[in-house]
Amino acid sequence: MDVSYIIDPLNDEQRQAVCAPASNVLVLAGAGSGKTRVLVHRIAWLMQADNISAYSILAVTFTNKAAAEMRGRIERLLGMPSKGLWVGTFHGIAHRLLRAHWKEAELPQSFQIMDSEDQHRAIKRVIREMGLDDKRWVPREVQWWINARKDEGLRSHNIEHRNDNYLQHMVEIYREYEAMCQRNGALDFAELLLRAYDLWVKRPDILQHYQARFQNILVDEFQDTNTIQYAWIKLLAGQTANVFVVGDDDQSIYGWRGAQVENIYRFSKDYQNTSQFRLEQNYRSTGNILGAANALIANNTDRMGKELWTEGSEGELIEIYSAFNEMEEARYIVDKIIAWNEQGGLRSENAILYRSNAQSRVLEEALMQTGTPYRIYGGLRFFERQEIKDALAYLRLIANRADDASFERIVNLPTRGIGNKTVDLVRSYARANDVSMWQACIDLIANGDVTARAASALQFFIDLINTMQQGIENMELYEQIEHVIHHSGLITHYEKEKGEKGRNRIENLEELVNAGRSFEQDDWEESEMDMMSAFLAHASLEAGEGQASEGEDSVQLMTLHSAKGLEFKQVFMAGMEEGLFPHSRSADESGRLEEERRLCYVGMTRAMEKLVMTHAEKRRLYGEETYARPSRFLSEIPEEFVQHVRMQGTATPLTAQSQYSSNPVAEAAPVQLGQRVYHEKFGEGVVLNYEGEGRHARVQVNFDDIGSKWLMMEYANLIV
DNA sequence: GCGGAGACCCTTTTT
DNA sequence: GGGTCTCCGC
Repeated sequence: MDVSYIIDPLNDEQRQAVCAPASNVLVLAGAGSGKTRVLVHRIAWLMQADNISAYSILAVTFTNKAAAEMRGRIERLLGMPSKGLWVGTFHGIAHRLLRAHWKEAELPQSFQIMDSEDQHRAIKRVIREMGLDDKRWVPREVQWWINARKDEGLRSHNIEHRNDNYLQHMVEIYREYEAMCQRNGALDFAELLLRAYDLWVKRPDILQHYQARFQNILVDEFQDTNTIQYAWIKLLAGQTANVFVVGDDDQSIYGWRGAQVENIYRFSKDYQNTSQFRLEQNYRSTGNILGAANALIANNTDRMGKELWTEGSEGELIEIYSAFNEMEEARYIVDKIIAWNEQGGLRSENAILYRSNAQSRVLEEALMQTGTPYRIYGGLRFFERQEIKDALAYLRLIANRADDASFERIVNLPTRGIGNKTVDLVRSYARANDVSMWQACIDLIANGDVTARAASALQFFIDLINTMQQGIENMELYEQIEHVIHHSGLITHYEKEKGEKGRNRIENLEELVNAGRSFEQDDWEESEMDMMSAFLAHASLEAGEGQASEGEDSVQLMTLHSAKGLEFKQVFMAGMEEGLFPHSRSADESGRLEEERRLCYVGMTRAMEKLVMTHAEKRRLYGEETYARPSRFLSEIPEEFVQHVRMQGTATPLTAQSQYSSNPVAEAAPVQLGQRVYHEKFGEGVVLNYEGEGRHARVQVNFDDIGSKWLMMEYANLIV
C-alpha cells in the first residue's frame, strides 16, 4: 500500500514519531510544531501501514473542538469516514462507557450529567439541608474542594480527617452530596471520570474487554491530564497496549484544576520501552515572535527544555503599546484591526486575547462603536443559558421523574402558585421518606398533608408534566422540544420579559429546537440511549459554542486559556498588567506564577505574523479604578524583539505642548514640558506631556530607566 | 405567594 | 459593575 501521502507532508522529526515502531511513544511538541498533524498521521499510519483496525484505536482529547477537528482531519486524510474509531474527550468517552454499563456502574439507566452550575446548586442545597452556615461553608469553595478530591481519585470515605474539624465538615458535606447525587441519578463532570475508573476497577471482566479492544491509545495535550485521567489511561493500557502521547510542558495551563505536568515526566518511567521525540520546528510564527516567546519561557525553572525555531523570516517586531486606560487600549486595538481589514486582511485573522472574561466588555464596546463584527468565545455558552436550562429541566423531568434538581428548577417556573413553603415541605417529605420530590408531591396530595391551594397547584404541575409526556410520544426530537417549550409556558413566561433580553431568550428557545433538529441529523449515533437522553447528555457535555453570526467575517475574542491550540495572523494580548496578568491570585505561589508565564507563552505563540501586547496605566475593573504597572512578562522580553509604541500624540510632544500651552490649566501646571524630574520609585526622567487639572491632572514622564509612564500628579510626588 | 427594591457579595481560567 | 439573595409591601 502506498503510504507516501501520509509521510510526505511531514518533516524528519514528525516522520520519526509518526512511523515509530509499535510501542509507547512520548512526543514533546512545541507550540505550532504540528502536534495535531502528528496525531492524525500516526492514526492513519497505524491503519494503513501497520494494518491496524480502526476498532482498536482510541484517541483522547480535552475539548470537543479538538476531538471534532481530529476526526475531521483523519477522515480527510484517509478519504473515508473513520468508522469504529473512538475519538473523544475524556469526559465524553467516560460517559459513553457509563451508558453502556450503567448497571455495573451502579447507576440508574436514566442518569443525568450536571454541569458546574447544577453542581453548585446541588452543593448549596446539601449545605443548607445539613443546617450549616453557608457563610462559613461557602458553596463555591466546597464545590472546588470536592472536585479537586475527585480529580485525585478520592471519595469521601477515602479521606482521613481525624481531629481536623474543617476537614471533617468538608468530608461530611462531600458524603451527603454523594448520597444526593446517587439518589437523583446525577453525575458531575469529575464523577464521570471517577465512575468510569471505578467501573473498571470493580469489574475486571469489563476492563479486559476494553483492554483487548483498544490496543492503540493516543492522548492529546498530555500535560493537561490529571491524576484520575492518568490512572484511567494506565489501567486501560494494561501490559500490552501501545500508548502514544503528545504534550508540551510549556503549555501546561490547567494546574489549577488538577492537571499534573508531572504526568509527562512520569510517562517514560511508567511505560516501558518509551521512545521520545521532540518537535521544535515551528511552522506558525515569525522569528521575532518565537525569539520573544523562547526568552520569556526561559524564565521558568522546571522545564524539560525546548527551543522553538523557524525557517521563516524574522517578521515584524512585537509591538508593546502603553495605553492610558482600558478604553483607549480597546480603541487602539480596534483601530489596528480596522486598518488591517482595510488593507485587505480578514477580520477573522485577528484575535484579541485577555486573561479574564471581565475584560471583554470594554473591547466589545469599542468594536460595537465602530461597527466591527466580532465573536466572543467562552463566557456564557448556549446550553448554559438560563432559559435553555429551564427548557432542558422540563425535558429531563419528563424523562426522569427522580431528577430533583430539574424538579426544583421548574416546579414554579413560570410561577404557578407553588411557593418556597410548599417546596420546603415537599423537600423535607422527600428526604424523610427517601423518595423523589416528584413522588413526595403525589404522597402529600394523597395524604392531604398540604393545604388545598398548594395541593391543587402541585396537582396542576404533575398533570402538566404527565400530559406533556403523552403529548410528545411518537414525535421527532425537535418537535418534542418545540412542544415542551410551548406547553410548559416557558415561551409565554419569557415573552413577558421586556426589551431585548426577553426577545433574545425567545430566540434562544427557538434555537434549541434547531439544535434538536441538527442533532437528529448530524450528531445522533445509534447507541444504547434513546435520542432524547442522548440529546440531554450532549447538552451537558458540549456547552455549545455554536452562536449565530458564525458565517460573518469577525474578530475573535477569547481568554488566553481558550486560545490554546488556535492560531491567528495578528494577535492582541490586552491587559498586560501586574495583578491582571499575572493575576493577583497567582502571585503568592511560585508554581502559579510559572503557570501564568506559560499562559503568556501560549498567548504569544498563537500569533503567526504580528503580535501586539498592550497595557493600560489606569483601568476600571470590577467597578473600581486601579493603577497597575506593566506586566513583568513584558520586561522579560528582550528589547531586540520589541517596538514600544506610546500613546497617540506623544510621539511629537512638542506639538502637543503648543496645543496645551494655550490652555490656562496647563499653564498653571506645576511642571513644565521637557523639565527633568525625580520620582521615588522610577528615578529620573523628562516630562513629555501633561493633561487634566486639579486632582485629575496626569503627567507623562519618560524615565531614564524604565521608559515612559503616565502618572497621577496627586500621587506622583515628583521632585523638580 | 408574588414581584420589586436594595443590600450584599464576589471578582481566573473550563470539561 | 453586576449577579444573587433577602426583605418587604402588596
